Amino acid sequence: MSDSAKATGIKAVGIKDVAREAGVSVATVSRVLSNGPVSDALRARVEDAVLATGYRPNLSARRLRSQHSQTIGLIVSDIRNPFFTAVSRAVEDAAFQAGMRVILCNTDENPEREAMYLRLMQEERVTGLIFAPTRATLAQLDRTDLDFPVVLIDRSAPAGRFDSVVLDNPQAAALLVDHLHGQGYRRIAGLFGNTSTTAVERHAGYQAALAAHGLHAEARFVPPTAEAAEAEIARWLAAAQRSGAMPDAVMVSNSLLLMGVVKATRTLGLTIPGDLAVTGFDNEPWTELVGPGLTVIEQPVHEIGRAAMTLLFERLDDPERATRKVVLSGTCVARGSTGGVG
Amino acid sequence: MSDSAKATGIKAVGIKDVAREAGVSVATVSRVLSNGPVSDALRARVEDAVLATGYRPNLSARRLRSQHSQTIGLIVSDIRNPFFTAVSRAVEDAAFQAGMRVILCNTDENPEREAMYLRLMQEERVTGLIFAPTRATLAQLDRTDLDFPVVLIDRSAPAGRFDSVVLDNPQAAALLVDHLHGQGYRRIAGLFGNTSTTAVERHAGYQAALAAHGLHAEARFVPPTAEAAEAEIARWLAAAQRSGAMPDAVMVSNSLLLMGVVKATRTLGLTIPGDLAVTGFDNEPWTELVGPGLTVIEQPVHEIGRAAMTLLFERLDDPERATRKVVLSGTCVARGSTGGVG
DNA sequence: ATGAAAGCGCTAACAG
DNA sequence: CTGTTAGCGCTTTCAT
Repeated sequence: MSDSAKATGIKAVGIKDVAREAGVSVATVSRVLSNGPVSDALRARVEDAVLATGYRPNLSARRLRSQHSQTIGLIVSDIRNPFFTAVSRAVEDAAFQAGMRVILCNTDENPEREAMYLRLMQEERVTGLIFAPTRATLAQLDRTDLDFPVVLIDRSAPAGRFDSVVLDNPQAAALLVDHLHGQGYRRIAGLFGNTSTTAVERHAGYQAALAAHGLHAEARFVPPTAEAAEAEIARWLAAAQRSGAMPDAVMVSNSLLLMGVVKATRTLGLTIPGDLAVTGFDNEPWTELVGPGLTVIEQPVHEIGRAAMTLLFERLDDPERATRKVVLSGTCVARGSTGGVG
Repeated sequence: MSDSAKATGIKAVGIKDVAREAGVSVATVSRVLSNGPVSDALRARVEDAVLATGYRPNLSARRLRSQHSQTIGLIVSDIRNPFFTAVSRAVEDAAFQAGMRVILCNTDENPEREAMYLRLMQEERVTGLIFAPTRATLAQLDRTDLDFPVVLIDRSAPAGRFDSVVLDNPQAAALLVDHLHGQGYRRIAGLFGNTSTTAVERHAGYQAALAAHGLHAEARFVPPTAEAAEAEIARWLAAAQRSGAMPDAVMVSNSLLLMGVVKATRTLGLTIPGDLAVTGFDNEPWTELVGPGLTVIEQPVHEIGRAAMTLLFERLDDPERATRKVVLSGTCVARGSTGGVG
């Protein structure tokens, strides 16, 4: 049927063709398609006609007419970041389950791309947006007005205009510091990314926890790449070794940096945790396999995605309700990389 | 403006409002929007009106009227699989660059979900589809007729009905076997996934290469999860140890299985490569950090994504041209996990 | 170069 | 329960 259609250039079948085939009105066909009130007899005839004609509804037409896109936007920095990979999977599962589609966009933390994708979201008339913005865009967002609700993830809102879901970063960082302290470590260095609010918060938690233990904080900030972390930590440790002020542990603010640090220990010939305890964020599968296993904070990635979707649906349900900020806790997965001093 | 619109419930601005504001016809506005032939004077007036009204085109309406969706579908098994993560990023970059949007779907290798998403693709009237199907769906695909071109990735086409881009899997597997052989290994076990054509091809290459070296192949097939691989390899090695027929190396058909194997060696207390050399596919960042570094095949992931998009565009350009199969080569990244016997 | 008018395929009143 | 009809917002002839 559609084979011959293709060959002969006959136009695609529409609801009209189905109606003719079934001997009913287009309205009846539409009702069958949307499970409206139709007698069993007609319903059966229509369903047969749908099969016979190979009819497929045209979603563009449906969206135009019904005025809702059944589409949610998801804007992240880079889908290759395992955190966003997992979140996006959760978002997509929840969306498809609710009969919605997802438009995924990667910004590379570039404000121009963020602006462009924000525009796209408007043109798509998305039902809602889940967004991990840069600090710059976050500020602008407050002055922009969008025609759809936005849920912020990973990055926290400045004011309270948007719903958001974030990890309790200070608490998570403190968890790591406390764990290290409990294992007997006292000279705890910190390495943090220099672009995100996330790193800022983790640094704050790190500092506070160290202070609580009466310990001295020694933190550095680097661009969020494994290479930068590797170079910085190598330089740092070499200098520390010479001055006899080696840290006995280092905590790192994300998994990219963590990889860099592990690489550096190899290059320098340091053993983990003998020469240096190592710990960081994100319980990716491979962290279990590296060295004696890496102690890390596990983020509830799937919950974060789900929570964002829930927040979005609740907001759609009641546009007037107060803004919410869902703060999820991380857990410390202790492994050999912080095995203890001595 | 749209703030008050929201508050007062005034409808969103459309092309008509812009036309009125600019004192021109809707056709002229449309032409300005699509860079059609319009006098500079009117063009300027329209552009001002667009800014003044805060107009955003409605893509659903545009798509309905113009009969092309500017949308490409991407159906993969799981975006969390690093291979697909990387490919999807490449596809999305190429798509957005061409002014197209991407619908990403995860099937979990479930034929029912594949069928459902294939249906969705039709309803979205996608311009084209990039698809990594299961064997089951691949077979069906030949009998289905779609209204859009399909480019297969990762999984190879049976007949020649679809364009496709794949890794040269037999060659890559042979590369690994040859490397192991060169390092002095002679009892080379193989562990393969049992769902994809990919694993079948890699198994074929493995077998052929072993035969060429006059060696005996001993392969097993497991569900594509780290857990299955871990359990199977543990059982296998335990039995082999008892019977005194331990392999001295094992090659694995994907990175998920590879993780399982590494875990098993830890549980069993085997050293890599002393007790067992280990090698597999996909040069993920962490493979460098595990044990003495894992020898792996590196796939040109970004090229695969780009090539798929190129194939798709060329097909759209000329629907009649002969089907193409782009076969990309992997490279062997040698590391300590295949350090050599003795 | 510009405008008037005819739909794209569908849903949603409104009648009956 | 069923059919008729009027658009959703836009692009695209076809005139001018």
